[in-house]
Amino acid sequence: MSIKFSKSADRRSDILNGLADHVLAHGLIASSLRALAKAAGTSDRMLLYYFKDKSEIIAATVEVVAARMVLHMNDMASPQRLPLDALVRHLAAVLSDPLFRPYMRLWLEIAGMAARDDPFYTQVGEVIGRGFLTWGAAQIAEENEGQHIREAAKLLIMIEGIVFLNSIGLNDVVQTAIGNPA
Amino acid sequence: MSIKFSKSADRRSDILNGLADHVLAHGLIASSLRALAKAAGTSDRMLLYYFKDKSEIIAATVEVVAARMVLHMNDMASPQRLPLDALVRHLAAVLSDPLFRPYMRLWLEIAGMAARDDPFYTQVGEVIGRGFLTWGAAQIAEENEGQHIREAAKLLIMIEGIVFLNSIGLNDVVQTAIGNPA
DNA sequence: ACATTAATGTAGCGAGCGCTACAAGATATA
DNA sequence: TATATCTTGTAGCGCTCGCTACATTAATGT
Repeated sequence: MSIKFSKSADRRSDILNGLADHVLAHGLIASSLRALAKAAGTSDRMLLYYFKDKSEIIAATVEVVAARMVLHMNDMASPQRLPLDALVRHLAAVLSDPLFRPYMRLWLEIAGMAARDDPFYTQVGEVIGRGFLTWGAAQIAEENEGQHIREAAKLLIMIEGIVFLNSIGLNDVVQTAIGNPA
Repeated sequence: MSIKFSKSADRRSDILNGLADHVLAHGLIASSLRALAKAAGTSDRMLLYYFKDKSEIIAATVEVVAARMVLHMNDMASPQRLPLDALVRHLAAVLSDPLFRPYMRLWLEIAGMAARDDPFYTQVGEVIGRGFLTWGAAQIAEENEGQHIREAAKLLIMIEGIVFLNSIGLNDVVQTAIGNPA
């Protein structure tokens, strides 16, 4: 008569996966407790049973999303280190892949909330951003150490700029900038 | 008849200036009708008397903000055209000026809303972004035309990337990338 | 078997949201 | 002065929000 549910820790992580799906698909602004609960197949009441309050729900969900993205990024790392220009082109192509679009949209949404001085999102943004920086640095072919650090920083700037422009519909500008040299 | 019309037009533009102040200071998310009305020294009731609905209020306000920023940008244009690298450094410094921070925060907030497929903010973002592109192109010293277009696009990418990183607290990364060469 | 705790449903509170109905003062026009 | 129109205040509607109180059922330990 009763459906057999997983144990509570499993249940919680099942819920979190549903929350991550929803947030990736619909964004934070569409993530009321009631909407999240429905996406996770539970009730708002139960979300607040498993989590202290909404900010804890969002924090845990963003963590899950970030973990997923790390997996995807490792999947798509180029087999060998590339010079900066080639790497930018490679990453620009990858980030416009449908698989990554939801992450990029969420990423921009987080940055937007960090932009007004929301301390929570500022910190989330900084942690993820520095993760990108480290990951990117490992992809760049450059011997000189000082120059290597500088190029990693430039890479991050350009990647974030590309994400930004794509989100406001200026994909053509991105192509103009990084398309194959004439 | 035209007299009373222009009086109410003045009142409307007074209100719009107050709205622009508020939106720049506190962002769109803190801009409920009641909060906006208070900032403009009127009531929510009157806002909906002068404007059809909230989206019209926001559209008109963003227009005012954009017009103000154009003025500031013209003030701060460098006296002569610069090569790309120098221009990026110049603009990065200018955009972190306290005068421009509110614009950049709002700009990122708009991009964040465009990132989920909000058609209104996507269009606002595209118009403003292309304005930036044109403005930036006029600042770049580069003879070859094809190269000039490409450099303008690169400039826009880097500027938006810098705005992005600044907003999530990665100012140091920006400095690493564009600081004076060692 | 019984007691305890864990898990979940139901219902709703208080606040804020965009927006509107209604009436009344202010002003212009006849 | 009388009337019509422009402008504004008061009040509140219907909704969603995060969150909670209370009750009940399911599982577990003794």
